[in-house]
Amino acid sequence: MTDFNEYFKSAFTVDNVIFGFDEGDLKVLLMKRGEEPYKDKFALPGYFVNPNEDLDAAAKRVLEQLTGLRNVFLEQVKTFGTVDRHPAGRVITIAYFSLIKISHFTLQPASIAESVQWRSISEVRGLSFDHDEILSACFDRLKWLVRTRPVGFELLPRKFTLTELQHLYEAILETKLDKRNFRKKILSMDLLIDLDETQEGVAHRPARLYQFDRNKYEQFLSEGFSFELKENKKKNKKGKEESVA
Amino acid sequence: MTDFNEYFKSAFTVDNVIFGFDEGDLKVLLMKRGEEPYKDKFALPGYFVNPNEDLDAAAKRVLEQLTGLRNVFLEQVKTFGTVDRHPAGRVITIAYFSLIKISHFTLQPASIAESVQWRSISEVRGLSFDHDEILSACFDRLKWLVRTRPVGFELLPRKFTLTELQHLYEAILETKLDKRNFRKKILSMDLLIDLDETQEGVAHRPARLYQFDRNKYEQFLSEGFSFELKENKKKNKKGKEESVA
DNA sequence: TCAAAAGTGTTCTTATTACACCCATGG
DNA sequence: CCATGGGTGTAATAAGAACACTTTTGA
Repeated sequence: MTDFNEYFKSAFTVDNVIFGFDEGDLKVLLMKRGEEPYKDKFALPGYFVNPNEDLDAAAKRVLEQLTGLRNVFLEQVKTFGTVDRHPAGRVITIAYFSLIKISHFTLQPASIAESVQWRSISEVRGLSFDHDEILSACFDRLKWLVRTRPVGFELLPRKFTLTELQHLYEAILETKLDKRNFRKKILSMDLLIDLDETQEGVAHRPARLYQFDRNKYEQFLSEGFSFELKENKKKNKKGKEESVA
Repeated sequence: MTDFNEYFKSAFTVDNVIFGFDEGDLKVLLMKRGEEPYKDKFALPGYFVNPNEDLDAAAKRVLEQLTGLRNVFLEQVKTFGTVDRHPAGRVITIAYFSLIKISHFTLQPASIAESVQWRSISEVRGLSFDHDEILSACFDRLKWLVRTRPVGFELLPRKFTLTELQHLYEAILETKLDKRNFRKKILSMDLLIDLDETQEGVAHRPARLYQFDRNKYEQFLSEGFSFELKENKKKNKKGKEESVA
């Protein structure tokens, strides 16, 4: 009979890609490591899962300890477990990503403020461990999710303008969108509440403010509605070579 | 300083949802457990990941030991890790799914043939551990994947008819499709090789045989082509109540 | 009065849907 | 000659893409 004890010598961690949106830019929260391995290099926030803790709970804990936020969008993405990914032994990590409103965010323990940074996703590279790969997997997932479910709103303040929403989509999808078509599409879904308010203190015509109507979305969902923004399709080629007489 | 040793007392397994397609029906390969816990109940094939083994390698190993097949479509889906999911201790499992051509499959060790079964996905329930939940997550992923990438062919013999392909999609998506529209769409992608052969020994007009053109697909991919079958959209409702004067 | 971003419709093109009959084969 | 599934096209509708000017505000 196999000695199962040999298998009970591993550990697992959760790593959390925390996305935020600010100044028209998609950002990720990173921590500078205080200890070896990878001391003084940046890494995704993460920690060991406690022996009596569910995976999702561990991811929530990591997020809350760092940001003070609860009830935040959080989803498991993928598990990374190559044999040599961690110098301390066999450690696999379950990657999560979360979406937070950067405006709601204040660093919790002032002591670590120094070592925590928002960084534009386009500038991040050279992270510790296999975190570049993890970030990339989570970003891919976000790209897919944002076209499939109305999660973009998690990254915006409660009240936002259509232009802000469009910029958010452009940042995530890394593409430009047509203003009129974007508005038409979003408004036709009938998921936004027009607050009948406008921006204040801007040096141009102030924009109307909207709010995501979560109740209506839940109701539409239950009626079989599916949120969908098309992928910008590059032309599917079409030329057929008939090879048979 | 934390005692990290406390964390190195866990184990992980891989579980593999192996899909096959036969007689117009989507099937899953299950094993009857020979030992406690859950003795004599059915479970997904899976096993502990060895200390020096990558996760993907473990999933491949489990698949190959059972089916003798290599170079098979295999993808990680999700990790399940509630604290009490395994009676032997803290064991999280990384779920994979694979797609195999059932016609290529012969059970490897005859000794275990008794305990291995293909079961229609619609009939499977009451699996060991949290395997019902795992199966359901993998099936959802397959539904998504089959509309997004040309993976259906992994489940069919090399040569197949368009009707077989349609039945496969219908089984996976759990819906009926229109014959003419389905054919038009599939053929317009120009990813099938018309073999200019027909079925033999059928008691009706024999159908043409086709083969998936993997090379062309790779080429199209690199040109930005994206495989896509639409979800059957239930009507998005549209009625707007204007709440503002 | 200028700069800056907000806001707004129409036309064209492409993709999706709905739908019914004749054909080829084996028994 | 009959039963069985194979194979085919068109018209209507819906969704997406392209595109430019006027409006409102603060400075």
